[in-house]
Amino acid sequence: VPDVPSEYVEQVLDVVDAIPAGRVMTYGMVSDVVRERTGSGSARTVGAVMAQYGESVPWHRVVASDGRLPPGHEQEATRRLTGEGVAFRGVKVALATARWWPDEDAGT
DNA sequence: ACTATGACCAGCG
DNA sequence: ACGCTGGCCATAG
Repeated sequence: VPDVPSEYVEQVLDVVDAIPAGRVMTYGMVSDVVRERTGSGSARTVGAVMAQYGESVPWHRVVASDGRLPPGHEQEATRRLTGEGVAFRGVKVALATARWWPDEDAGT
């Protein structure tokens, strides 16, 4: 971990850290939320940040837009998500039920 | 300043 | 469902 992460990195980690157990967000969704706050970034950039600093947050709760898990960490991610009760459809996460958006915290 | 490289994504065949 | 293409934008050399 670098001495002083850029503001962007902090924002990304902050959003990921807020994802509740048993739910997931896609890189694109995280990107959108962070973009609202910092005005910059993209899904791809979020992926780059996760690859570097993901170890400090629940990285397994961030998946690709089609439910695929992060390359090289499929096994570990599947194990953790399954343990949290996330539903799968084959090797992919069942996004229809697991997808989470920060607004859900506000009310139902 | 420029080029190359990604834990991405939507569109198209 | 699968592979390719073009767009995306911060990082690294």
